Amino acid sequence: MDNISPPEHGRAAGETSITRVLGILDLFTPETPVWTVDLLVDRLLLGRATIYRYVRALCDAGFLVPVAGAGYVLGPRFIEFDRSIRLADPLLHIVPPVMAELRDVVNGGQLLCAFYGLRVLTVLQDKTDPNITMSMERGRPFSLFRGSPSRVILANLPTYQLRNLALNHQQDIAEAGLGQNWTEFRDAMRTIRRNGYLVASDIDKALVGISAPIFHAPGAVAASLCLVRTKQNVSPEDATFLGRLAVDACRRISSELQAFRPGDADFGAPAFPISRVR
Amino acid sequence: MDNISPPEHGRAAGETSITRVLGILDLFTPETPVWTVDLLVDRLLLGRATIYRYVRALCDAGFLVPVAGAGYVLGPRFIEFDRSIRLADPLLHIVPPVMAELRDVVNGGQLLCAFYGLRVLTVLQDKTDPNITMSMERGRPFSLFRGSPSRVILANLPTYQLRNLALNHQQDIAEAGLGQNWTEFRDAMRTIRRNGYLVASDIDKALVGISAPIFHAPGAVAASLCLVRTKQNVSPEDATFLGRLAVDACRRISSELQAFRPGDADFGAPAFPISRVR
DNA sequence: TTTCTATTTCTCACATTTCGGGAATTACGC
DNA sequence: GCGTAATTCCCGAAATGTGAGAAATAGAAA
Repeated sequence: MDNISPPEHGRAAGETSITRVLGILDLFTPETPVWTVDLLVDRLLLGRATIYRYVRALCDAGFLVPVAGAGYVLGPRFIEFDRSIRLADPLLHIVPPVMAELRDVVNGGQLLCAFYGLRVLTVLQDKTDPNITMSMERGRPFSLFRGSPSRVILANLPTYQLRNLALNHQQDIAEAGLGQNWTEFRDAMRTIRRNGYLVASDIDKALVGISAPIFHAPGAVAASLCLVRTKQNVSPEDATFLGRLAVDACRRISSELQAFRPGDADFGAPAFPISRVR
Repeated sequence: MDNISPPEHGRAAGETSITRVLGILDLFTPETPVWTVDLLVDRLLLGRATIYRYVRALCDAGFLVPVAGAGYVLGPRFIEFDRSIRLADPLLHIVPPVMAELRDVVNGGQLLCAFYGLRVLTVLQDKTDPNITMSMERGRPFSLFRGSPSRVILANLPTYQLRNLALNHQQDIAEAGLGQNWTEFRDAMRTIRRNGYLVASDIDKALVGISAPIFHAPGAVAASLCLVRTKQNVSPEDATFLGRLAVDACRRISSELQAFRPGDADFGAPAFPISRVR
């Protein structure tokens, strides 16, 4: 998955020093949370002084922290920024009471997933059924093309964005079974959109997700609410029922969301209208 | 608090393009979560093309996201990195059950605060008393010199780190009432250390925090547990009782923490031994 | 405290990259 | 599909990043 070894020396195309510094952070994963300068030198094929400069900049910014034994780990700024995002996100004010209300009826789990360009992220979860593995906590990313929360967002994107996606991600779309060409894709999306909600089981095969879209403005998706149950607990009637439940909840959430932001788009207003894909 | 306007042109001392790019992120606060390129140009006094380059790099890395109306907001990578940190943090595996156990006895609130160099961060909270304003959720930073969770960590830092701090942060230490010079400071710290826990009320005057240190290795503080109650609910006897409770809980947490990591410091092991201050 | 080693920063010469104005292009929303 | 932004591209000038090695710290033990 990773490249075995980066290019000999010099820079890859489009690579700038900023790119490289930010790229360092990608190395810090749950599997390899600690990196020393020596490891970074070996990995990135850069001079030791340069690596020290980079690491220092990241430390000064709080994105890395030195630990005992000449190692570095991800720093506190990420935790702080996550909080900052949480504080500015109106969805996190609006949705929890709705989830609490649905909890007993759903009797499984619930996810709130936000749309972030090509990615969809779990942003909030609520669980009752202990059999449901919720490896789906805040911060878990999904492809825009996989899973019912993602797809129901995808289906509700504006047409020109769907067109862009069809052009730039034909491969992904085909692999996800969403159509071999623009017409098929568009029709598939329209079907989902018209149905109002989407039932799917393509991420965890043992679970069924029933998702409906949340809009921050008419025609502009911001997120989706996904009701989750184990497969054996969902009859076709249940699916329909939960679908309607989700759609209704999302309608309420959407209208609160739109009331939350004053009509004029002055900055300083909540920052959720994410609707650009590249 | 902010500088009214940055230096005319050119670069401030020690400022590098990397510093500046990372600095852009600092502008995205809960108060001003949306920035346009124009606003950034005005604020940073850089060419429009340059700002676009910077913003693009940050977007490509997922640290910013474009929103409708030519604005940018903090991106999904922060949420993902926070998750990554949570997954790698053994404290978040060990502490929740302990907090649950203490919940009814404490009958107030609990904070787990982690040591990050000059900063201390709330990393986990647990609340029962609805009268306690818990603006203290995950991600909230504290000064190393204020609040009982911070101070109890401070007091348990190795001597040479205390010395460094006394040299470089004399001002802060004096202002926090921790001593006018090295001797006073050292003695104050020793007193706290010997007592084992710390009772204080210097952040929220209506609350009392009772904190004890958590060690990832003998003599190496990693974090602190803080038991919180409203001031009127804490008699001197209560304080002593809660102090002992905290110390005992932290002893258990510390020993689990040390068992969690195998003796050898191979990398790939959990990444918590944060013990360097600058 | 003092000492000793490993880690980190500093110095400096060289050249590669960045910067910014303006033109060209692309994207969004009707 | 079109028109108005928003964004990227292009280019010369010049400043900044780079890396080897020296110097300075910081960390851990006596």
